[in-house]
Amino acid sequence: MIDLNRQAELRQAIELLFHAYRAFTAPPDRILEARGLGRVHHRVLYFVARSPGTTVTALLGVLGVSKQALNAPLRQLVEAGLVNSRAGTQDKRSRHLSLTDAGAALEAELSGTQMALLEQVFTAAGPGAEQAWRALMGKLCAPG
Amino acid sequence: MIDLNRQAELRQAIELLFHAYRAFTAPPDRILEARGLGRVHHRVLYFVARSPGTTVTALLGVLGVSKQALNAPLRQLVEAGLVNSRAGTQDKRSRHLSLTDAGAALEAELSGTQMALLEQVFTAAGPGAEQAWRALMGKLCAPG
DNA sequence: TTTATAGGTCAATATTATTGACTTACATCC
DNA sequence: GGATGTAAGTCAATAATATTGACCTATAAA
Repeated sequence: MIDLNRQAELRQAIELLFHAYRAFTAPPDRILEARGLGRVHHRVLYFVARSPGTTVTALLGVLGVSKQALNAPLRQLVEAGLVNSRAGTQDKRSRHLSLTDAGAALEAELSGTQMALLEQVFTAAGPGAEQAWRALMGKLCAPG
Repeated sequence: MIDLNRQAELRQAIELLFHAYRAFTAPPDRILEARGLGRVHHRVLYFVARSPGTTVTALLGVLGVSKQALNAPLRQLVEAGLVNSRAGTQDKRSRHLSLTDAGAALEAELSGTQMALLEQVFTAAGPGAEQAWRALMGKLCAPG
């Protein structure tokens, strides 16, 4: 009896997480789609923003895709003037990736919608709830 | 200055949500992959479990895919003995979907890993934190 | 100078989705 | 009862996106 109730609560929590994540990813997806960009482009923008000067090989490792799969989206981003690809000074074989101003602006827009959403929700919930939420999500990442 | 700090906190929250969601979906993905099943199969199992007797058309609406895209995965699930597809008694054109015992067992296994993870995390965090988490995730689904 | 590495490309293939056109079976309406 | 509509399923063509494998250039390092 009690267990079934708890099970129902946990199922609700599953749905909550699913829908919250969808609501969270929908705004960036819409912005990207309007530019003809997809998830791969987003991930590239994201990682290059957080690791300016990173190389193509490093990006391949982080994204876990093949060189051929990365090539097309990355070229599109460079051609669209969103990402800089400069040969290295020490090792001229490597290409160092960074965001252009336009790329940084787009990345800020994408992250910005998500930060605004979180800020709104955190503000409504109060600082204690935010702390509890962070602790819980952290445990979810590294349970045990 | 203060704003930049807050921005960094919100960026952390973005990463937290991303990684928590990945940790949350990884175990079912592994179980499904071992059976040669993908996300579509999972979603079918999920919705059929929650709406036993639902029809193909209803499922198409919920999943938001084309009839042709659903056909192959659904047929695989039926052939694998995980989903029942019975003609309706009132309207014999329609097929009513439900899980077989094996299908229900698999669905329980998939949901079970997620419920166990949530229960573990909720228990560690305490009931107050769980309540705060639920409220916050609910607001994320329907902000405003 | 040989060998290894970073990046890039071409080709073939696989998966998974799409739309459109069509068929079968059945229901419903007049 | 006959026209029309609907549920399900299928065939074909197409598109997007991924894969592996082979190969190339340029450059670095042993």
